[in-house]
Amino acid sequence: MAIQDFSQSLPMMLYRALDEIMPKFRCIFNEFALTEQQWRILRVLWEHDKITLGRLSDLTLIPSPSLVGIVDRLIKANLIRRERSDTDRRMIFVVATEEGRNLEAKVMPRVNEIYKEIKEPFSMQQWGQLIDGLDQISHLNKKTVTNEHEE
Amino acid sequence: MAIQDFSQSLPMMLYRALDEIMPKFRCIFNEFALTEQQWRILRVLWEHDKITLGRLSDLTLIPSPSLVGIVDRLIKANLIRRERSDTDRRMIFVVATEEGRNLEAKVMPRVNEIYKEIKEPFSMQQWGQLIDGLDQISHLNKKTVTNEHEE
DNA sequence: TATTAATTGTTAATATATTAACTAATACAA
DNA sequence: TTGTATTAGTTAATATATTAACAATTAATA
Repeated sequence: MAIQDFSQSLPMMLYRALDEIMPKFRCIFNEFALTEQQWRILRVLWEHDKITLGRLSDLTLIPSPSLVGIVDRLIKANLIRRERSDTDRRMIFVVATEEGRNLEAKVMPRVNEIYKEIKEPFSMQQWGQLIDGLDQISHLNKKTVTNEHEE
Repeated sequence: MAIQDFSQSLPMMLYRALDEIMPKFRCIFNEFALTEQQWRILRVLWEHDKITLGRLSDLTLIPSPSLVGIVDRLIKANLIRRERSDTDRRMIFVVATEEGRNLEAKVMPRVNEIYKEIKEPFSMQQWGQLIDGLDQISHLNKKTVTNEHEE
């Protein structure tokens, strides 16, 4: 049980991994005048064509107070719009505009290249172990989950 | 090669892992009126009793423009101080005050508890694979490194 | 040695994170 | 039905991240 080296602590390892890979993605986002968070929201809207702010917050991991402003800016950019629910007037749905939907075909191929580039040096087994480990971390306070990762 | 699910993408897995574990730590930091970034700086200063801002930025992963303000606030809290280098007047050293050094004994035990709690459900092999995977990610554009992780 | 280039920090502008408090709408129970 | 609790979203205050531009200093070179 050696003295815990800060740079080898799990949080710093996670942050360092993100620091390594995210600039590659942000580079692409910037070409389309998107921030990383704006990208996340669009990315989710391409999979769910109507979603409440609460669920959007869960799926993007963007805290709801931040979401307010980010959504405002995406609306100003004409990429999404708000829609208040009729059945429960507390809820607000977010929907991608046509312009927002059109971005998918332009951005996703570029992003997928990066995914591939990152994954390439890993063996399939290594990658699976990494993903499983991360998944276990993010379910620490929940039940133990058996995670199948499809390729 | 299934359709890439956003929530299973590496970036989101990393963010989710951090979202799971960091609140546990921040809880402790708050008790000592520290932010996470302030904590990181102190943590590094406990391992290096004198360090330049540039190197501090590298070790804490805090971008230098952010570092300026964070260091200011730590100085105001009387936990660290600045010291301009005599040999190269561009460089600025940061040093922990006695009050700053004294925090280590109070905070570290609490933090180590959390580390232990996080690590506990993992087998030693699982943990090693996770750390190795993360290390490989954060060295993608560098040489391939063989990483020994001491326990 | 005078110029140019590189390094170290800083400032500025904008976007996002964190925490707490707050509003409006709905659910619920006495 | 009234009072209370809960839920969904927002606002506010402060701290940090991102990107670009900038100042001061030192290094490199013609």
